[in-house]
Amino acid sequence: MPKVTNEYKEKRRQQLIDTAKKVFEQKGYAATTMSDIVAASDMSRGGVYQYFSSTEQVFRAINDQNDQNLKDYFERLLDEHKTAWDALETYLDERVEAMKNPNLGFAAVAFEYFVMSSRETDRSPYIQERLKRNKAIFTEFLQAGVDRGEFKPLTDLESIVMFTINLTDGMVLYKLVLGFDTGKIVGQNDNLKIYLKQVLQIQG
Amino acid sequence: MPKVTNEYKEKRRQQLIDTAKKVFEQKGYAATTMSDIVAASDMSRGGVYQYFSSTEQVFRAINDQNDQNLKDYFERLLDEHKTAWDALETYLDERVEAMKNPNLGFAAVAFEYFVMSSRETDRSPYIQERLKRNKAIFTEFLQAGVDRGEFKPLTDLESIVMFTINLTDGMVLYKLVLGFDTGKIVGQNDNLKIYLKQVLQIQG
DNA sequence: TCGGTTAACGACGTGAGTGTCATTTATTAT
DNA sequence: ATAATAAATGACACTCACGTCGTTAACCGA
Repeated sequence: MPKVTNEYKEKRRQQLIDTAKKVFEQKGYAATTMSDIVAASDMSRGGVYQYFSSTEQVFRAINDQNDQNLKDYFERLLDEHKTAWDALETYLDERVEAMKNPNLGFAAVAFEYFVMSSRETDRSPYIQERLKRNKAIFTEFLQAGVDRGEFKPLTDLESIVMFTINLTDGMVLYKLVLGFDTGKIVGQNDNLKIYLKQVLQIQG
Repeated sequence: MPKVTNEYKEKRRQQLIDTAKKVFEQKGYAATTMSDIVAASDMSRGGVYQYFSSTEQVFRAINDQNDQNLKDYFERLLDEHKTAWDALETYLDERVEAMKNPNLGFAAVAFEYFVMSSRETDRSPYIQERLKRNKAIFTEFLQAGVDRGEFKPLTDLESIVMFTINLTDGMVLYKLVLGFDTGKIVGQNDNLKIYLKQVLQIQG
């Protein structure tokens, strides 16, 4: 005889996730405490702890939701464009466009978590798992271009993928630290295109 | 009438810096406490606090020393090589070589600080100042190649510099999280060369 | 309407790290 | 030697965030 329905609990959990996401985005990962999340929520300390018992747990819940969205996004991109290169270029440009938003978004938070947790042995499996998944998503994307005969990569795809993720993640950081203009987000994006065109042997 | 000479104090300070550097490298920036540094040093809490009163202060002292070394290193590189491209390639390869060392070095710590502090308004000036300085050092390096007629950059130098620093910093992170092999350090380095050759229009 | 269940509450004990300060100890100048 | 100075000590009080748990009250089924 549950006091409330499962739907109710699920909804409450999702509300907490949404609230916490805002807090994380505003304060960053390390600076966010459970007390912050409690304060931002419409629940008490004990109430929140019934759903999540650490900031890390909350973070992972948010992050995993986001990753699911990324996969869908990439699949849609390929469907909606004539060439794989067009899709790729759109992805890069939309990324830059999103970065114009003064709100930094969760990418910066995820990046911070990534850096901060790199030495914690117990978090390492999660980080590696997640990176592997994201790598797979992006590799699939590029592989589609190779299969179509559009991309003729100069090196192994894996290195190209890592290079690109590395750089795009870094751009988030530069936006965070220096801002859009000083961080040379547009310039770096142009350079990324130069690199990708070269390494994938795109004409034009 | 000082109790000890200035040299003595300077030496003691340097000892603390050296000790703290090891602690930082082992534990990372965020995880290091003043108590850790005190424990690793041969001094008491109060003694250490006479020299540094926060981990951030210690960090900056270490970091500023390292930056000075970087400048000297770049100048030497240019002197010791026939072409600017040779010097650049040597820089990249030596970086990779250094990363083979299981000890991660202070670069990873600096990177962590960089990420963590990006939202703290009061640290922002220091971060920006430091990045500006490092940018200037690397820009000078590339500019030498341009002046010699070796490099014919496809975009503005600043974006190329940012792109490169972004990527090389990121490689440190990947080494940290995934290790040398899984992090595809060599592969990423090869791709960086492909990019640089293209964007600087190097033949061969 | 009522009893059983359990979500939600919030005060509290705990632990880790901080910065200070009265005291001790070592060094230098006379 | 001795006084004056200040470097070094380490115990202490303080803060902050954490996780718990006895209690309250809302909801559901009968």
